[in-house]
Amino acid sequence: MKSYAVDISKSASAATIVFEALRQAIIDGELEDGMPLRQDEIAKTFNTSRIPVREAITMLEVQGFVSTQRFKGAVVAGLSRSDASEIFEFRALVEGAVIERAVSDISPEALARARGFFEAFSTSTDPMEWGDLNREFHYELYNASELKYHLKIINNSLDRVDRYLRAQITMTDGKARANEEHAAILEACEKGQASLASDLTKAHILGARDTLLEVLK
Amino acid sequence: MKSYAVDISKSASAATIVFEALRQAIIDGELEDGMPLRQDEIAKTFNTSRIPVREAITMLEVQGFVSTQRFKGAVVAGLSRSDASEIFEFRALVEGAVIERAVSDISPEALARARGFFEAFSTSTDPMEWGDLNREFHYELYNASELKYHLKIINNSLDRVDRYLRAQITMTDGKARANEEHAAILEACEKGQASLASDLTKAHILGARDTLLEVLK
DNA sequence: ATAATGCATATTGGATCCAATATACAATAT
DNA sequence: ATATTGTATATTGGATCCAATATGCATTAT
Repeated sequence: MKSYAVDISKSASAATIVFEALRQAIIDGELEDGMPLRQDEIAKTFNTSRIPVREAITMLEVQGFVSTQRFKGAVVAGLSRSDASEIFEFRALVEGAVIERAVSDISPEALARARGFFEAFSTSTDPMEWGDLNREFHYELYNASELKYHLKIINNSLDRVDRYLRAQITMTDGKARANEEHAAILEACEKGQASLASDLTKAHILGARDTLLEVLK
Repeated sequence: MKSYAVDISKSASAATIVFEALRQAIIDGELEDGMPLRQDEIAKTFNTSRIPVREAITMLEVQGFVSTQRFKGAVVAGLSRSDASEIFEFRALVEGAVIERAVSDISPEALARARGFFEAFSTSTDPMEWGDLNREFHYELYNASELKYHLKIINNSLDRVDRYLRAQITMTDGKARANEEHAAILEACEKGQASLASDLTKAHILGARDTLLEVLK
């Protein structure tokens, strides 16, 4: 394969471009809960026809980001407190299991990258960055597990609660606390203490859920 | 709402009808791994146009049942042994957690229904029924947990390995063993022994994985 | 005044049409 | 003979068009 080659069959279709843009907009909270997604309007925004828009919406629907009613269209799907709480519990379960498996296989390079995200998180002053850095920190550790299916599902559940997660970090003393907990998790990983890393990760996630529920009350 | 009423907006669209039929065909193994899904051909089969077919295929893609390449189309996505193994581990993790939570809330009626499925499974001589009865048995127990998100994900991961699960039950002495294990799980649930039910469920799933990997080798 | 009806408009679901790409195969050059 | 080019066909992606349904508003009956 030449260096300048580009595989056209792997380039993004209009549908996936629209899908990813809408998903990001929902994750970021730019599109509020219950807001209807008008196919025509979105099509004009992306300078395309309604067909790719409809495919994007069906993708969002399957992943739970929007809910649609026949002939009425799609609206951004909100998460009730109890729904969000359940997803946090799910994350604690799965992420705890994944990091336990990953610890023995995290390369020094990955640990260094994780430390980089950790430090960037701790020194960042931009609340909009926090969510991403938090996510990259954790993901860098999980990724060594090579549990592709688990990772995909973790990513999806993170997407679903991303707004709440960011809200939790931003409000209260979430960031300071997350920082301490990240330090402890990272240290456990560096020392190869798998079950400790798992327990700390679970506590980290469940703690976030608790303060979140507290704040939202 | 009148008794004869029917909510048209809740009736199924062509896309979802096609989606569910194709998904079932893939789950049942009627469509073999790698088999291409021709939009035109499917459209004719369902007496509709390609548009709903394409939406159905994008739904299948999001859930991992098919993989598509731009301009080349979709093929039924196979599962490698290691992929299947990972999904069984995932199921053990999640189903174990869910039943542990469910046990205290399983109503006597649900226990009776579960016992019904258990007995139907144990006396059934039709291998095609086994998969469904197995699933309904487990699901009846999990359902008391009211962990909607967990249940949805369990269903999806079950769908993904359904073929392998059936193969495992059918081959070797899978059915006799499943039957014994079901009896133990049911008994633990009836006695309210949550952590025992969880351990038995995990062992049930991981055991199935082990014999499956053995057979496929 | 209020509720039911009818009509106009907006929006979605699906069908058809066109463009872009893939694929198979024939023709050609070396 | 083999590799390359060109061409015809099949298939997908996207655009446009039409039908079905929803929605808002005016009209009308009581």
